[in-house]
Amino acid sequence: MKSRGAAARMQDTRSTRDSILDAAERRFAERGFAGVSVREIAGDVGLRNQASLYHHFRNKRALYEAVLGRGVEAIVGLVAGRTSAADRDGRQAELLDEGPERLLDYLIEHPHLPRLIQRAGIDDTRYLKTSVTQLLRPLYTQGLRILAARPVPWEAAQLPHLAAGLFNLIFGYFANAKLLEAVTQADPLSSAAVARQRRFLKAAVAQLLGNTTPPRVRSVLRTRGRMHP
Amino acid sequence: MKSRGAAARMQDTRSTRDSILDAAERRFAERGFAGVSVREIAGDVGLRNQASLYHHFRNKRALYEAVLGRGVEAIVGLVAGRTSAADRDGRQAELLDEGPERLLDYLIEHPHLPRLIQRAGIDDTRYLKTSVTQLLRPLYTQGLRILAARPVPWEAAQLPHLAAGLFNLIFGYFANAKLLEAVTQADPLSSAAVARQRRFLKAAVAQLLGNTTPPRVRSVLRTRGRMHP
Amino acid sequence: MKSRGAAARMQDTRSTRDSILDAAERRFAERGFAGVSVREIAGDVGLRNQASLYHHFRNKRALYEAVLGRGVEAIVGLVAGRTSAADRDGRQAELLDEGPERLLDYLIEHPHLPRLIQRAGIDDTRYLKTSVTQLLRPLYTQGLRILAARPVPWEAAQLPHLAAGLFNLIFGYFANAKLLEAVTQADPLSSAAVARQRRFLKAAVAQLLGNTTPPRVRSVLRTRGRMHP
Amino acid sequence: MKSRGAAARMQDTRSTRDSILDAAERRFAERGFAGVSVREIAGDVGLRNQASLYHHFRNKRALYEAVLGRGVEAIVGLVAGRTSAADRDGRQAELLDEGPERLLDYLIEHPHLPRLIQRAGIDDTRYLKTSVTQLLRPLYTQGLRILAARPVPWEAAQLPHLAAGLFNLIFGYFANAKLLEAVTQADPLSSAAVARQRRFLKAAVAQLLGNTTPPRVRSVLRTRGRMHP
DNA sequence: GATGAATGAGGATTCATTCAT
DNA sequence: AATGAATGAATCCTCATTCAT
Repeated sequence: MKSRGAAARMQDTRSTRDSILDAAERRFAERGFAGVSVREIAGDVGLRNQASLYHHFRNKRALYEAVLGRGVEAIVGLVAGRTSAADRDGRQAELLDEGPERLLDYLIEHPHLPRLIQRAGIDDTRYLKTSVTQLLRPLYTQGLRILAARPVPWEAAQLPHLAAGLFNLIFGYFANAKLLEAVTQADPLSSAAVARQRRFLKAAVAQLLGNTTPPRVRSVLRTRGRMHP
Repeated sequence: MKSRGAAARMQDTRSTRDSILDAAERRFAERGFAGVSVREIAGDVGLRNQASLYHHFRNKRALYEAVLGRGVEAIVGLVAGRTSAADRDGRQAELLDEGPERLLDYLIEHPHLPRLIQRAGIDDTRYLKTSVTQLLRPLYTQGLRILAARPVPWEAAQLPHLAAGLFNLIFGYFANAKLLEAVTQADPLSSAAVARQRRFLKAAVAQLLGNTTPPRVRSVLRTRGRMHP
Repeated sequence: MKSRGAAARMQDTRSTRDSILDAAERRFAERGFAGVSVREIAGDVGLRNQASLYHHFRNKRALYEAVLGRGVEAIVGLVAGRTSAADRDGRQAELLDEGPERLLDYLIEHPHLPRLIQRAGIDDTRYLKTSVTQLLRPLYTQGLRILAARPVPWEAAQLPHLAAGLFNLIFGYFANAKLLEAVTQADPLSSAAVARQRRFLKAAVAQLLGNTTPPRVRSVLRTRGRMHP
Repeated sequence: MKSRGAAARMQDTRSTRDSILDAAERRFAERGFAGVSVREIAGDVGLRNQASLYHHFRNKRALYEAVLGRGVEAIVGLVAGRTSAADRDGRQAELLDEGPERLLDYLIEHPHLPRLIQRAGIDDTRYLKTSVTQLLRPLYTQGLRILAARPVPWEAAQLPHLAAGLFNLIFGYFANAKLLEAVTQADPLSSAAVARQRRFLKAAVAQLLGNTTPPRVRSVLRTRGRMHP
């Protein structure tokens, strides 16, 4: 009687808490931290009262951080988990080919995430900065590590720029999807469009990483560059 | 009474109006439309009373649109004005080489702009959408036209993706500068970093456009691509 | 199941109930009825949930009244119980000498009480008034009876004023202890200070009651006074 | 046109601000800081909206402090101003006779003040403490100085206790007026009652200060007392 | 052109309380 | 006897905006 109840309660609790997280993720992605009211989120979940939400999250801010944390961790897991766990056998080559693929799969299924993260990156509220930074740093670190571990046609000093560029290339498409839609009059998240974007990204990333092109590109860049500060 | 000081007043007026625009640009870039209060902007400008601001702009939204308009038009001018006006002599080749250069120059001098625009693209307030779209569409149209007018190693159906990618690559760096700074512990807007980014962008754009790299890259891409949906 | 641990449970219950009363006494004394939240009291006691408190008291008001009742009854017992029970043998003389002494002993040990009562006297919430009055009336009645029963150098009509004065003199010191501390930079509840206050009070009360001074004072007052309303 | 308008505005402003202060004084005296809502005060003044109040006071707390400051300063002025300004000619003797008289006059006209101050003294919100202390300290200092400057039948170490006692005696009556009323079923602020209290206080203070009563009382006290700590 | 005052609507958060477990 | 969840009402305060001066 007790165990069952406890399970059921935990079940319920979890689902309410998660519903809140889901609703908040969508809302925060759409209109940002300041643009969303707690009342609205509570309403989305079916809570008749904002107060109920405070039973699960101490703050609007705490809720925001939970949302962001959940989202970023999933992505970090996708990128990082792979490197450390699965790839000790040196299959690093395909990593960067598969990585974006899987990442895309995930982003497509969680369309709010890129916007949420993009927003977090843009926002400059001292208030939000700390948590955002802490969450996103691993993502960057991991990305940089992967790049550093493989031969790319860029100088070391430019790897951060490359990492940022790849991030922008990959996340930007989804983050700006709404804008793209308004401007192109077509749905950038249609399966056709997504397929196109997938191929575009694959090719673009390949070019930037120089992994399809033999030494030539690299040498060209080297000839050109004394890109150090 | 009217003749005397009319110039001075207009002078004053103009400068007040512009001060407001400047302050608003910074604030809106930092924290978005919903995250900024009219009081705050008025305070930045030295107006002791929010009411004064309403003498210059009908309401908060009008101010936002003015800010966005001013910013976007400058950029559209940079990209589009050039093509139509100065370059009828067929110097299109250097256009795409110079374009980003000049754009970068401008963005560096107006660091809030990319964030402001990025935000505008992300935001999903039905309320703001109309104006944003109208402002940004020319930017996209112009960009697409330029791409379409020159031989790039991509299929026509992928040009929108390419355009979006270039946009993200260029604007993303500045839009996410604060995040980048927090995550890398280095200032992405230092002259050294900017110089690196400039070279990185140049090379990256060149690769994506296939124009600087000798036949090899292009052929590789061609071999690979049947990128149609 | 019921027999076993019934005592222990009752033990527990009692102690929980009393813990609540103790915590509430302190809190209500510090910040008043309106300034204290049920959550806070529950927290003090170690109850993780405010709801638990409602198992012991019907509501916040009932808790407040219980606290006040417990405190006032103790004091009433000190003042009144003595008169009715122990002193039928006419030892009234020492009563007023001993009374304050014992009262002081008690107040020193229950430092929150004077503040609590002072507050109750000051408060004007219609809501709280009834209970407060009912509790404090016996205290007043008893005090007045004692005064009336012995020869004091005041007219009958002024006995209420005298009673109030004595009350203020005695309770005021402890009620305002925190303020006194802040203002004098010294602890009014240190044993030295308390000892001084004890002597001060003894002398002051003696003067006001004229019990050390023979007829003279009284005649002086009489000469002076037509103090009747 | 400008001067008149400015005057009128200042007039209006002042009166609104003062109305708020008056209403707040009454409410805070009745139910304390925590027991009064900003809405209520705004309502009392005729402001249809709480927001208007925030135009005049930054905070509920700022309002509270303003109220308390105004009240305490008036009293400090009554007690202190007298000593420094008018009485250099050594009429200190009558000072302590007149002082209470005038103080009483004032307190009777401002019946909320004693309660307000009493409350401030009792309250233990760390939050409120600072301001309260700063305001009340001069009152205490001044009182103590006056006592120290004249011969009283108490040891130096007991002067603080005497000062506190006088304070409690004088302020307590008014502070506890409501309670007294409830308990005695008579109005302690009726002119008759006030007159009685005035005489009672005069006599009581005289006794405690030992100034009106001929040698006898004082000598008695001397005989009795070794009141040192 | 700028300001002080006012205001309705809404912001996040806390309140006391109830109910099922 | 204690807890987690929920809730309506109220809290203080900020919002954008208007109006008279």
